[in-house]
Amino acid sequence: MKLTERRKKMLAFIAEFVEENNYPPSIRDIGAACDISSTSVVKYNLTKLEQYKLIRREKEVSRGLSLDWARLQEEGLADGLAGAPSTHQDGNGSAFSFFQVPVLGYIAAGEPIQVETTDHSNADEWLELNETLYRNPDQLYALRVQGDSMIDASVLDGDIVILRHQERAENGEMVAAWIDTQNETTLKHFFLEGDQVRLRPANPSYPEMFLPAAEVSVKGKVVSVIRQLE
Amino acid sequence: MKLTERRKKMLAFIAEFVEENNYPPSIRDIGAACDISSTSVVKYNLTKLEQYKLIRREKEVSRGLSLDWARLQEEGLADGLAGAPSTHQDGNGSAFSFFQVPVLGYIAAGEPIQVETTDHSNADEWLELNETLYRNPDQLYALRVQGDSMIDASVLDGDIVILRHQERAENGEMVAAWIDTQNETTLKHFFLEGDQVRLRPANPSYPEMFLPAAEVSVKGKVVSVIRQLE
DNA sequence: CTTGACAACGCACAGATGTTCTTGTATAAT
DNA sequence: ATTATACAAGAACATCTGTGCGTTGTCAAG
Repeated sequence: MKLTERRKKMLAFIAEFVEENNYPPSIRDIGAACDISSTSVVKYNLTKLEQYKLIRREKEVSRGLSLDWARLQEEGLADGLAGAPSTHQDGNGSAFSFFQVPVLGYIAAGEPIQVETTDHSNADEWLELNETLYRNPDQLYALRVQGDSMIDASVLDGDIVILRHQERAENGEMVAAWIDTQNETTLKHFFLEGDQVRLRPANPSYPEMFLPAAEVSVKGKVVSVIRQLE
Repeated sequence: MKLTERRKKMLAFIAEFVEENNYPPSIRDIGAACDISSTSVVKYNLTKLEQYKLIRREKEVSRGLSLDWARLQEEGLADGLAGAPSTHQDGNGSAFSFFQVPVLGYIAAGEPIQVETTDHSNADEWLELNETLYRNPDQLYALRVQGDSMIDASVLDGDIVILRHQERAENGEMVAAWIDTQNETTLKHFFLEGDQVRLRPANPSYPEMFLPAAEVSVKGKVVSVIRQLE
């Protein structure tokens, strides 16, 4: 969208003002900041900006205006503005640059343990991550690794693995696999071989598991490993 | 903090109104919502709330008020309120639950490379992390690992290591060590043995380094390892 | 040149909004 | 009983603030 210098300046000022004061500027505030002597000129341009749907305005309400960050970002106008959310924001224009991932519990890297990965309600802990690192954060969840069966893949006991929820996996990927007959989820390398699934630990002292494909369902793929050393 | 029902209701309404409209309510808005017929009563209670530092108010500015989420959370009053930030916020009430750590560049896990860990200005990249995981975030920085000399410590080529800046290290800790004579920083296990420092890689195919303690300075200790698999 | 759309200006006005003053009630302390 | 304090109400006031309208300047199209 093409915007006059003046209107850009107005947007910038509004953003800055809200960032600074937590409430929107009045028409005269804007005028003073943008070297517009007449209130009506401010109103005129505000109306334009509202027509472009870059701002919202409540008639006859003092300071009744707000920026529409979603639109501003669509139009690539959010960059220079103060307090611009990096990617997301809630309905109010408040900036949220992080998201939360539920830590659902422990996952076996030795013996399988029971984990229900689809139920986020009983998450006892939440990890906050940044979306510059991850896409589709709503599909993510985290598990604490228990056991050392993935040690050769450099996943240690106590590490946190972040998984993307998905039902299918490529051969060789590290996945959380639900084993039907045992009511358990385990962390293994995944290989589909005909109608058999091979779940391979990354530690020679643990055995591989061969199971009918029907008895194994992939609960998610490991997309990240985080280790805290202190 | 003990608060009358009326004032709680006012806080709740202000939060809800801001959540809804993106601009604060007027005194009369509040009065209507909280069944207060007189504007002065609203003002009276607002003044009280301001004295408790639960809200901020700009004199003689219409709708010039905002909630102080930090205080509200301190007092345990943020719970029922609309749009409450999950954990932290900056001075303006915007929610920020993360902080940024500079990614200063690459660190050798094979051959040492030059890194100046104290200069944050030339960071080419920033990682955003959450402080529930880390303390003293201002002392943190990150490096991308290059090489596989720490592979036995489960630190792989391409991993990001997060370090806490410190000059001293305990024996056995994984540190970024600056080698004076070579103008280089490297990632190794640290051992002080008399007046000699032993820098041990975690890969048998790389040699240990023995250096006079005077020639080695610790630039930071690894506190976390992050690996992205996709 | 004229015309019309657009941008900009200044001013006056009305409605929106915070402030102040006076009054009244209830409760607790003196 | 008296006083002090917190809470509440209503009305009058001052000012903040958005709106409307007439005017001017620019610029491209007719």
